[in-house]
Amino acid sequence: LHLVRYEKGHKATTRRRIVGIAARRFRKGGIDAVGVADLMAGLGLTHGGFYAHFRSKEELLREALAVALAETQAKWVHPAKKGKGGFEALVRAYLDEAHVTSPDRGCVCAALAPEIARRPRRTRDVFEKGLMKSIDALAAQLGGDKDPVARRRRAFAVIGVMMGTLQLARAVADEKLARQILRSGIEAALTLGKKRKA
Amino acid sequence: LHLVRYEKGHKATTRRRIVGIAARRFRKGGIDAVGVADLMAGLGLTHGGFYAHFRSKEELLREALAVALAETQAKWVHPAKKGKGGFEALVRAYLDEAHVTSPDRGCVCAALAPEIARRPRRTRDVFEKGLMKSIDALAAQLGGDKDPVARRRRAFAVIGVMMGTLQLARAVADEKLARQILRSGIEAALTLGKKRKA
DNA sequence: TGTACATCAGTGAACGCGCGTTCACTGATGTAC
DNA sequence: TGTACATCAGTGAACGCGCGTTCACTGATGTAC
Repeated sequence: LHLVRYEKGHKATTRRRIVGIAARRFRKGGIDAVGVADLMAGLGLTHGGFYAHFRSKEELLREALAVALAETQAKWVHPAKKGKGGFEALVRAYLDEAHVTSPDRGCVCAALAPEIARRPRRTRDVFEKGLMKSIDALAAQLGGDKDPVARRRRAFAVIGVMMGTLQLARAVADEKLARQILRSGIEAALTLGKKRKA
Repeated sequence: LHLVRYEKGHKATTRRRIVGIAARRFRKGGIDAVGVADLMAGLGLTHGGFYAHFRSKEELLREALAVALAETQAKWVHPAKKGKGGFEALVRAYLDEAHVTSPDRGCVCAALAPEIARRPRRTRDVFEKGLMKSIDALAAQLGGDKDPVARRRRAFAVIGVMMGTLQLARAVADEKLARQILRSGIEAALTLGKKRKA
């Protein structure tokens, strides 16, 4: 009994496209830099239709965060190398120069963590949920102890160094220095990932 | 031959007060959240006078970053405990719950790094200069090797974990989880600070 | 001693602009009869 | 087969608002004579 002016699922597809482009642009320019009108124009649409898909920009942000975090999780569940070398491959991919210059496709923590910290509780809830899944994916790649609690603790430390290091490499003006910072971060992340005890 | 309507140095004092309040507000709400008019009103002044002190908001940002970084540097040159326990005291002070809830008085890297990364080159130059001073202050507190290059490398790793960890603790919605994250970060920072080799 | 003038930190109206959000609408389609 | 109507994704003008920046000004003071 429903009508279908566009093919079935068209609206849902548009919605997904909006979330997709938002997930990239938020990471690229920061949350405030992304305007609803600009975003819709990026898909060849006009801004008015936005509110047929989302109650507010904040709701879009929540969905974009969830999508971006799921991407990271997927990368960590399936790193470039399977098995034993997986963790090291993961670290090297994260602290790579390409990740410095392409935040829009990269880790949302490194791109937006301080901005997320200033968002309303509901948004931080969504972030937390996605983060925990990524943490568990990362913990699964860690060597050392079997204890899942200890693993998770180390996973937090690893993501901490990685995101902090990546942010410094991005913020600094000198590219040579940025590369040195990345190297320090790789060394540290591997130390923390492989270590059995503090 | 100069006139002095206000006492000598009055304008310089006003300028310093503007930089001071800006250094706190930028860290508290993010760079975009700080409006020139609001800022001046916070000092009992009106927005028009702002441009007698600074060419632009960006110039103010540069000065505010320099001031905030100098504060951090000072804390690290003189940690709560002198000598051997200095580094551990520094780490515990950084990854403290008070630092989670009071970003305006805290580390500018943890509060603003991703936003700084999107600023024009000149601003990132200022950040880099201040960061290097803080790094050297931190490196001076590290145990382990004598080689200053190796120390600096480890100092980058330590600031990386500390700022990344603090950001996660701030971004997460659950306070209990935030405390766990802080603990992971302390353990990791101490490991990296004390270790001699990766 | 008194008046005219110069200085200058700070004032506040005004500029153009983009923001998030609302809402009456358009126009292509499918259904009813 | 043709006409009237319902649906609904997307349109675009309009809303109030705050932004960074400019600029003619105010008013308290010191200097000149």
